[in-house]
Amino acid sequence: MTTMRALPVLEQPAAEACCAPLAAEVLGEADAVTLSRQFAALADPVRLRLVSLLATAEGGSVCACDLVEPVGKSQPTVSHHLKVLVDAGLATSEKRGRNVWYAVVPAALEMLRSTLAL
Amino acid sequence: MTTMRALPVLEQPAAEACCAPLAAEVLGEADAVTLSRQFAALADPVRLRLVSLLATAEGGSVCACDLVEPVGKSQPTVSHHLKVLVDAGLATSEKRGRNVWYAVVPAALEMLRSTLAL
DNA sequence: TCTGAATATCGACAACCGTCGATACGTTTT
DNA sequence: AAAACGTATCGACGGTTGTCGATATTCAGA
Repeated sequence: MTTMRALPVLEQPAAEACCAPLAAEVLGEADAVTLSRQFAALADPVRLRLVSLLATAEGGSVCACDLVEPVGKSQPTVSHHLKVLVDAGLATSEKRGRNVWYAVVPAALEMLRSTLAL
Repeated sequence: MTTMRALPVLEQPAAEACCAPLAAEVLGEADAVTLSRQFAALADPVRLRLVSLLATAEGGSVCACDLVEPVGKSQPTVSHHLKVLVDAGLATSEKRGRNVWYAVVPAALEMLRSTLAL
């Protein structure tokens, strides 16, 4: 019997549509907080490299075990950064066997991208 | 006697071209640091609103005196955030009379935007 | 030259963040 | 059942960041 997984997948706190381009109208207080959280997730060299590793991966997803060495940090640290990315809605995680596979959320990056439009 | 100031204007550290899209190739260590600094400048609600205020301004630039009230923080705090934006290369400052006018650097935002391309 | 206004800097404080080693948890393999 | 593996969590430490009040600095106008 294959282990039924009808996971609620742990709330999807982010990935909301958020806001218009910064140049379109003055950003409201609430939207500013939401947006800043997403940018904060990208405001670290390790996380940027992780996103890049995920984004360039064949098949779109990468085992966490293949992320520790290229990033050059300890396993707990990498795990921490991956969690930050997932919490920010920029990445997703899926458990396969005893590994966890991570992938970027293209829509989230695209959304961030749109806010920087002039 | 007026105290001579022939300041070197404090280096212009940022605004460099930096890097290819995150999805194009794996981001190098050095580029990751550079990029993360720019995103860090956007990783604060107050600074995002400042950028938005600058970007939506008629004429493209705004007097610092007109930024304090809309942002709802103290004058020193706003001054601090503006400095962060300038240091990151996302904004410029120009002194006119006894005021200082700030403006966004479109090329910098556009560059950041390009790194998020899929 | 003095006064007032606009901006930046300083010093301090609390909160947050990145990092690691140790450890706990869950899964596969033997 | 036990051992081994992959991942997440915990606790701690040092460094950074946002914020403010007080103060310094620069300039315009009287």
